[in-house]
Amino acid sequence: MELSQAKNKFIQTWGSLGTQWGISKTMAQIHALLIVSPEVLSMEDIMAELHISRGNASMNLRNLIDWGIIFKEYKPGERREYFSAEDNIDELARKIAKERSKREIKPTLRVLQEVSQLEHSQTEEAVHFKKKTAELYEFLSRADNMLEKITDYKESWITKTIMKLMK
Amino acid sequence: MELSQAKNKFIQTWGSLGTQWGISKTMAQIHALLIVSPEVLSMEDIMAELHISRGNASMNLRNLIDWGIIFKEYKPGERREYFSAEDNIDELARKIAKERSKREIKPTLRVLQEVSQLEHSQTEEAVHFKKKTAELYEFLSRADNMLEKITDYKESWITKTIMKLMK
DNA sequence: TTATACTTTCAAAAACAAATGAAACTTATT
DNA sequence: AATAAGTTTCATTTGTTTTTGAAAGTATAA
Repeated sequence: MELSQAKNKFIQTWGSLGTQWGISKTMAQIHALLIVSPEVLSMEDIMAELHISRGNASMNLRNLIDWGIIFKEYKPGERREYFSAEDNIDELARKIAKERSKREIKPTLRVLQEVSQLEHSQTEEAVHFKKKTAELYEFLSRADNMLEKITDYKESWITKTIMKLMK
Repeated sequence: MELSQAKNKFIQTWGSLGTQWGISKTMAQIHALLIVSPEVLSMEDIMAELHISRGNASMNLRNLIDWGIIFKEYKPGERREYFSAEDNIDELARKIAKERSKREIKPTLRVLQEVSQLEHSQTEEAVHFKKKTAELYEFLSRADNMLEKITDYKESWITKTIMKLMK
């Protein structure tokens, strides 16, 4: 296999992984492309490599920047904007985890909290409802917490200790 | 808030969480409904509660069964099938994690493994490509491993130890 | 201030994913 | 073996999300 094939395969795979996890294909593909690109790329470069339109490139680049996982760069004396990916993978994971927690987990936790508060529940159904939603709340908030700890202190002794325990 | 409202809110929220994580809305909603239902439900019940068609219900029920997170039950003397949800939440998480690993992470790992094997890489681009894909492989396989350990041995001393460390 | 190089926006189109519903199928009952 | 009760399938429709592309917007340089 040669580089261009391998590169393409990686980009496609990353795109479909993205899709399966609720991230648009193009967004994941642009990210993949920037990860394996040793040089910063312009919007034109990205459009050409992935065969996508200007608008599509622009929107997804902005989205990736909002997620904090790619960056705009300026070359001295040039008008054009260039883009590069976060190149520390632990840091990448940390940002993704943080963002998904903020956008998806936290709001769900608020709802679980709220609905599990249900008052005057006499019926069996209501009792069961409270119990289950409270359990989900407990579980999800613990998982969220754990993820936060793991990703926040990637280099701390706690993570190293865990890693050792898990060997 | 009364039960029916709370229930509805929970089902909607769970549905949209599903969507954001790449699971179809109806599939997540059926699951939510079964979780908070103290009694087993028939397909008719589910169709009525969620206002969905027979086909939709049938397909998503099968899907949930394939994931191993809901079960078919038979009432003695009745032809009709009933459904119930896995009611241990740790077990639920374990099954979801295992399934997503099998369907999405493992195949991605295989590709990363393969493309990072790229030979005769002289150019800077090829060297960089190998390095990055190898890093991603390392990271993803470690994360996958960790998740497996955590979910597999929910009750083991290792998990308890980690939990204590994380307090 | 005008031309130029580049980026962003957004309405419309295309692509994709999910849902419907009727027909086919299965299994049990008379 | 015919009827009934229930379930599954799948071609078609509906709905949602993504993408396009042209127009509007911005910033720089001449």
